[in-house]
Amino acid sequence: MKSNPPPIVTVDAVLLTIVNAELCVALHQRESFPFAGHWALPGGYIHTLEDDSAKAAAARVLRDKTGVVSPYLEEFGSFSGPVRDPRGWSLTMVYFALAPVVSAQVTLFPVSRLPSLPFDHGAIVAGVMERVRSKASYSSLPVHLCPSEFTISELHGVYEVVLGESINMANFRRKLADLNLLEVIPGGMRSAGRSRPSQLYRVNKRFKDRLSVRDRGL
Amino acid sequence: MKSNPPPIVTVDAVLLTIVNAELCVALHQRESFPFAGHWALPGGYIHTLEDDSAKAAAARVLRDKTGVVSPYLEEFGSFSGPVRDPRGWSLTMVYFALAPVVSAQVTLFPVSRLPSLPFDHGAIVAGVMERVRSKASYSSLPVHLCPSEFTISELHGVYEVVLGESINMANFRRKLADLNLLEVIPGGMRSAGRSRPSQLYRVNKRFKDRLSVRDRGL
DNA sequence: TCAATAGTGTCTATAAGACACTATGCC
DNA sequence: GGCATAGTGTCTTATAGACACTATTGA
Repeated sequence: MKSNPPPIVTVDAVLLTIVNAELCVALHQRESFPFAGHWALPGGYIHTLEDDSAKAAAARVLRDKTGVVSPYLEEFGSFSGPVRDPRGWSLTMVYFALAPVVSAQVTLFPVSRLPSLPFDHGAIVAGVMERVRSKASYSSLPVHLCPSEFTISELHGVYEVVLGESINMANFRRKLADLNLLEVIPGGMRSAGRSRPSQLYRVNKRFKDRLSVRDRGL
Repeated sequence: MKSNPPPIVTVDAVLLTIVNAELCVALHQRESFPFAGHWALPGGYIHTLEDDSAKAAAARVLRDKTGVVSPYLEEFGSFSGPVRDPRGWSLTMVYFALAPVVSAQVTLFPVSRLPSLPFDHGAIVAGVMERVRSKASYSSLPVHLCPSEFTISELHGVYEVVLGESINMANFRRKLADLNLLEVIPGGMRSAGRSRPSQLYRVNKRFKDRLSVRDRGL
């Protein structure tokens, strides 16, 4: 009986952010075989001498290839099989990240107009999008796309972009209030244009950490 | 710079079934290092010459070590790190399986009274239980714990065991009816004891396949 | 006929959505 | 003042839960 060659194991990261009212994903130009020169998800091998976990490996890859440090990072799932990578049987652990504006060294593409991607990265992005949209409809996940201080209207806009549909503002505010997710920044107001300035908020410290799957959320 | 040794990659399966109104998990007595002789989750290496995916590897392991073929199988997530396995930096992909009664070659332990498990298998089982209970509260996942023909009362009992709380039967029936999940087996009735016999049902063919995360479910 | 479980009808509490309204700052 | 956006109050509708009820069989 032939012995099984070990699988190739990698991590890939889908970093999402909002630019001009569009969800965008960070892509990286591959430097080496296979698909050198092609735009692809930032990814790489696990460094067993440095990384404490696959998730830590994804965070490192994201930091090294995009300059983004410690965004919200969540495991999406695995993609594996004999043919997805020309090098052989491979398994990649996919993580998705949400961040507000992103460092200048990142190249962002709107998810609705992505170039064709190597490996199964197209399917990976599609899967992550479905997951993020799904979670947005019942959790407070999208707050991670906002900077540390933001207005309700901005958060409202983020939800609308992620969900791709308009949300009634009155109901949005009510649910948000029920959640106890946000806290007022005392005296923090943002004036935009010639209209009424709006209150600035930040995420409640208690919630900052435990924004998890289980939260009822918005 | 030292080169990174590759991670050890395995799959593990958490097979759940119900025995005597208790959720039970299948354990397997390890044959080799590490923890030879200990009860642990059935698991093993990916066979890159045979397996089409990590999930297929989990299905194969389950078949070989417990005799259970093609149960409901879903990816749970990864567990990884430098210390969870004495052999070195390791990553395991965990899958959970739901099945009705199980082949005789399986040893089942009630989840509430598990022996102490090697590696991080205790945490893995705990995580899977949380996920299964959570999904049971909003999806039709638990139908996979029923045999192909079952009564509403039996399904009701399964939900109660999984959720660990009593469920109002009238509301349960109503939600089930709204779902359109089940279909009557014409003429199929089950008489138990001296009381009114109950109608047998099976899962609607259209639903059989696409019982997925996204179903509103019960 | 009665014990026991199957199955139904209906009221109530809560949450989601629609929508009309008021408030306030800047030009 | 009046335009534009911030923010509120309240009615309607869908859904979840509670609970009392009827139905049908075997002993």
